[in-house]
Amino acid sequence: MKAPAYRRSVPDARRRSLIEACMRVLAREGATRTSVRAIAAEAGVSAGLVNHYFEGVDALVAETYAETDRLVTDRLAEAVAAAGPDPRDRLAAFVTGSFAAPIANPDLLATWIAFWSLVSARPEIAAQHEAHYCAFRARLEELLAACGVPADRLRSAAIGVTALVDGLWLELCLSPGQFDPAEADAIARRFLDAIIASGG
Amino acid sequence: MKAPAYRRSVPDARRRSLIEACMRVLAREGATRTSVRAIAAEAGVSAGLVNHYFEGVDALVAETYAETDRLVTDRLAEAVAAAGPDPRDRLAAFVTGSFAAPIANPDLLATWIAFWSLVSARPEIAAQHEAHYCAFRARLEELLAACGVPADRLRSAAIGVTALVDGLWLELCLSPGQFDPAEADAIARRFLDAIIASGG
DNA sequence: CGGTTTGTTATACAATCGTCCAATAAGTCG
DNA sequence: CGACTTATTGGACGATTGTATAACAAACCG
Repeated sequence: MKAPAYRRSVPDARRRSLIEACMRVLAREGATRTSVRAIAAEAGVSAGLVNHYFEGVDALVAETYAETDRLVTDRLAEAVAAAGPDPRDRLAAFVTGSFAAPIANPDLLATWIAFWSLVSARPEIAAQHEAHYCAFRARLEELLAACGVPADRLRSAAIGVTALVDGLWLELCLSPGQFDPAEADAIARRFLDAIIASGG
Repeated sequence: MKAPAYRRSVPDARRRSLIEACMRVLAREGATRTSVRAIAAEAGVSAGLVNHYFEGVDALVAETYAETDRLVTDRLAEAVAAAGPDPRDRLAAFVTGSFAAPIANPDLLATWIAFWSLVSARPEIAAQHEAHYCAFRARLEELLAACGVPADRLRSAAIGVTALVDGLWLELCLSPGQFDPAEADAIARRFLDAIIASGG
């Protein structure tokens, strides 16, 4: 057996600590200055250990992206759940959550940039990105459908909302001074109103 | 005198050839594998020459971004000019042009990624990005104003359209298989219709 | 306890990084 | 032509990169 149940807990904790160290280094140093050694130092272990737990630095970045994505997904799900039963409230909570801390955070941008820079070269990472994109869009389609957007417009509506949210989020991270989360939220909500009004 | 007029033409050609080589390397190799040596080899010159014409590799990347931005801006201006006098046609041409080749091109994404990864660390590059963003938004505000969008809604409308176009463009580059430029165009146009209808 | 697997470190490695410098080629001007 | 500025090269520099490996420590099982 490679990993008995009673044993797996420790290595998994190590893996997680390395992923979290990777997040911190990406946030603090940026994508270009993030290296195996910097991550290992941040985690308080030797550099060789990274290659013992991951197939390489790219795999660690990919898993860090996946973990960050999981964090964002959970956070948005909580926001939707806390919004109550009204479909419009739930949809609004989803986009509002995308612009609030800790999701719209310049520190997180470095993780996305590090990941994006691997997409063109690595097919498996491109696949991972597509899976993330499709999942995000699917959740949005659910929320939109509950608001009465007809099925034949669901796809394009979800693509549009995703793009708008991503674009606002990106600019919020790149130039925090241009507009604030509240303004981004107001813009996105007006877009949602237009979609639902024209669709219903 | 440092650079007489009759002399400047040759070095400027060299500068441009290095910038174009930087574009090609970024497109072919990606942001992570782009180095001074790779760029110099692509341009057919020695590596040392890059530091003779630019203050460093970051400066070269910044100028490559500026050049690419100029290219995109010109292309969109041409598209708007070719659209004729009708304000709605001009606005539509602007967004349609953003999704057509050669602007929506995975090859160009590497240039943006390389540039974005410098934004957080280098204040002067953050300033360059803000200038680019403001210029894009200002052009959009002009086109929207001509379509009758009232002045007090101009800012948020332009921010929204910019975000939507950027988000669609980004996804078009990252996952070309998810939707095509025509679909992106249709989504963006419906957004424009909603803005103009509600605003006028 | 002894044998085996696993966690972990330290180090070595070859490659590549950006930058700098001395030397040479080429062009320009008095 | 001679003085001078610029263009360009090739090589060296130290730092850093990702990864592989050998050794040591620790945990586990029979």
